[in-house]
Amino acid sequence: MITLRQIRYFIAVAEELHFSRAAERLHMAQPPLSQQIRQLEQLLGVDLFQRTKRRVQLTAPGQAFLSESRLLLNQLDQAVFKAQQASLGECGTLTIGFVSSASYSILPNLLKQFRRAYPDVNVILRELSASQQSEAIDSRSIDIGIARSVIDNINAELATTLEEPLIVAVPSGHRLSAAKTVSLPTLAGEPFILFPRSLSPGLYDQIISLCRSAGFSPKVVQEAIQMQTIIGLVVAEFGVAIVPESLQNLRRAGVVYRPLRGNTPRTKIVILNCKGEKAAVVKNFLEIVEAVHTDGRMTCH
Amino acid sequence: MITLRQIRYFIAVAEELHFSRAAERLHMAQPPLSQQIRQLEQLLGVDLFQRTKRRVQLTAPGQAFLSESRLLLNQLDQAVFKAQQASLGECGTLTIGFVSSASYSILPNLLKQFRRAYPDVNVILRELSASQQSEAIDSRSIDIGIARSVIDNINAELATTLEEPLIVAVPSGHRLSAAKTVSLPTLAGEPFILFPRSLSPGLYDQIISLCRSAGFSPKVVQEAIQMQTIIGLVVAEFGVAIVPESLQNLRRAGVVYRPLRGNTPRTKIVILNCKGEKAAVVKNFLEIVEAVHTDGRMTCH
DNA sequence: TAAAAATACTCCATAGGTATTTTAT
DNA sequence: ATAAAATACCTATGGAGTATTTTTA
Repeated sequence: MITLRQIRYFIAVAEELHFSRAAERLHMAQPPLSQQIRQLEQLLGVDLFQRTKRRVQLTAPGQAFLSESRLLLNQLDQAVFKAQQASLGECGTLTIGFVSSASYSILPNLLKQFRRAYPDVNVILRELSASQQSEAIDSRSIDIGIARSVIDNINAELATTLEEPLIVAVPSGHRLSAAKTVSLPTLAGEPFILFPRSLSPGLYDQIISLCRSAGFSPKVVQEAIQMQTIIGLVVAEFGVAIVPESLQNLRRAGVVYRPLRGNTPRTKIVILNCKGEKAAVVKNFLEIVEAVHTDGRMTCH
Repeated sequence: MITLRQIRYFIAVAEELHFSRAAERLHMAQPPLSQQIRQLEQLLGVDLFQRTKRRVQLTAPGQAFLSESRLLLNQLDQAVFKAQQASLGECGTLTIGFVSSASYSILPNLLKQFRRAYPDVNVILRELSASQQSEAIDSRSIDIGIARSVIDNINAELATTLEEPLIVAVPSGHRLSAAKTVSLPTLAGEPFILFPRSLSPGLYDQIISLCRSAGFSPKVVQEAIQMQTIIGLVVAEFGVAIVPESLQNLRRAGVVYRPLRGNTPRTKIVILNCKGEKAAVVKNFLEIVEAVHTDGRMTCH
């Protein structure tokens, strides 16, 4: 069986065209070098050198083998380099699942920062509900999840990255759009548009209990699974919606956003990843999350 | 130092994702396989496998290393293949020196046959005089020479490949062009165009002695180093020329070729190559020469 | 508890060293 | 006669085997 050592020895002899000098360069004695080359020639079934007239010369097959051997060593270096780069998280693939509301808040900035730091990582994005993300973490079909509910999954590790106030989205002509802020009790009797609870239990339950504590039960007239749809329904005057503050980034004619008055409840975005995960790409992404998080706080204060 | 064995072992484990099964496939025990993989991981400074939860999985760097390792083994196969192909003379380079007159006789057919048999060999052609070819053989700057003189060179090996009669080239309007054949004595007094003796002593001396034996000494009016030029001078009515029969392939208005009458002298084309040469490309070329030679004889009869 | 990988050790194949011979100039 | 490669022989590293322990589901 051919060995890399034989290849390295061969290249040395081919470059020196002198067994003794090549042996010196390889920090070894000449006889074992001759042996290894002979062995290589036998394995190939081909004479690589012409050992005549007091000088060593490459044969035609020797020349062919030399150039291919150089490519071989390059390929080896390449293999080592790629593995090490991957272990630093400098290349490879990162699959991220996210709830639609995240794409109006933290996701764009996160992706921007991550892409800047690790341009060679291939990022795959999948819009998934919180529960789908939980399953996807279990089956390893995503590396990172971005959701709003605190998911109960023994395989997952959670980290809160963004807290933001809830605000109200009302149609432009609505009576509440006149006020600068909205108090919760004034929403009693208003038709509400919500996520289906199954898709986002965290946010759903938070809004319901919020209304309860203000002394009423919200009248849910419509459910929608995408943030765009919810806002679309508000524009169509189906009702009002309580949404994360970052939804203001989704500007649209026919809808206005108003802060809630008083002790405003906050919603959290959580990042989940597989417990005990040690892939460097994931670690690197979590570091970026952390950096953006503290950075975001700083700019808030 | 990384070894090819470690690479092969790694691929087996990466494909089986099971050390014991991989060991079985490699016809070896499991412990040394584990050791070799560990060693490889240490050399790379990278974890290739995740040995947790009762099952072995590739890490991200492991995946990167796997695909690069496959390329590495491909490259090894390629190197072996190229060397063996070269040893069969199926690829590589063949440099041929030839005298200009050869390009009207045997050379085109030789090249055609050789190209057909060995399409991957890169043929380099150099027009050289016989003496230049002799030097080029010494310095190994050509592999094959094609000349008309029997060159005295201890480093070279000679083989005659083509004998052809000499004929006379005369201007179209010339008195001799009327006859179907030309007898040598009728050329006495005619102005002659010849190669310089220095470039082609074989042919030169042959023509001179031919005239002597016919009872006259040729009156050389012009020397020219290329066959085209000689014929051009005949067209320009500078004189007549005695040339190899194959020159008839160089048809041109203003010149006619006439056979010599009687016991026609013949000129030889010799192939020369470096004595003791054992490069397969050269051997293969000489085989083609031999084949074309015997073939040519057969078609003559 | 069972299955699989890691560890501990032993052995031997072979890479590499030293001394010498052969070969070619 | 000399320089360089090949040959002969010896040593020792390290790869592979057997037996055993550790680990996890």
